[in-house]
Amino acid sequence: MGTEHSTENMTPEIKAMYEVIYGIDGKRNEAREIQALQDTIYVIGGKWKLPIINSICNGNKRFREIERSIPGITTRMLSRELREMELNKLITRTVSPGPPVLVEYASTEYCWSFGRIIFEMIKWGIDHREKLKKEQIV
Amino acid sequence: MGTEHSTENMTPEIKAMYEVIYGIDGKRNEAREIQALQDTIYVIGGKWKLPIINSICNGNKRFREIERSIPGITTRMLSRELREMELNKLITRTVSPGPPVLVEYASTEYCWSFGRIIFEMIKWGIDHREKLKKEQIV
DNA sequence: TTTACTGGTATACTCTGTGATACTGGTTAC
DNA sequence: GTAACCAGTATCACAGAGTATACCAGTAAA
Repeated sequence: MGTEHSTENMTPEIKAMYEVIYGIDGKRNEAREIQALQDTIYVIGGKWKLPIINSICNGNKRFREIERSIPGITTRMLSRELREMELNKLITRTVSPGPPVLVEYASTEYCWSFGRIIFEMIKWGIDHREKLKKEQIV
Repeated sequence: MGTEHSTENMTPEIKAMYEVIYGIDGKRNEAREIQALQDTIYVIGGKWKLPIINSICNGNKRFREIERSIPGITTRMLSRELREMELNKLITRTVSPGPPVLVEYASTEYCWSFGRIIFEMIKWGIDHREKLKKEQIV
């Protein structure tokens, strides 16, 4: 094993994707890829960050609104994650002094950089369910 | 909030992506999207599954080979995850009776279905590092 | 003979992400 | 007046993800 990938077992589709990163003749670097992957997992790891990002990017602004849009999340987890994501500049939190006091969350540009990852994961999830459904019929 | 998304704050690029799922005039369904996202997170959640999939899909076959390719993983975690992934048909495990006994892991077709997700995450990680580097210079 | 490789297992431990439940202070609707 | 909404906080508790370290049987090279 070296640091270069074999491309023999890659589908043409996947092969074409990696040319985006490396160029057509660019050699892939396994160590760098694994590190990038681990970086990303570190940032968006856990059960809730991506669902929350998706919810806010889709226009949900209010705490309870976001909470209701994500099945299974508790107020505690949502509160914690929102605070952390605000620190990391993923979202903004705006309080308009009432009464009644209103809090609004909004996505930053940085937050949108996860759009493609989220999209691919949604797509995988939908395909996965359809696959299971078909297998049950057969 | 309804079940339909506002598309006003989507970039044209992201908008175009979702047409892949819904068709040009198809209405998006937030609940379904969140569920799909949570399904996917459930399957590939944790620190190690995606790095392992990536390693095997890149042609690493031997236990120690995979282990060395993933910084920070322990034999115990790798062993556990490999067993689970074999049960879930993500990989195959072939023992060729020696001596010496050789074990080879290989990716299944199902395993490759995560290719796009992994690619987008690698891309995000690389972009992220470059962004940090630039900010340090400035 | 010693070292180092292979493919793991065993044991013990930490730790934190996550869950369950309750509660607060204020506002608004019935 | 009481019920329900808002935006959370406080406490307690736990499973299980993940870590650390040692160890095993077998093979092979120096």
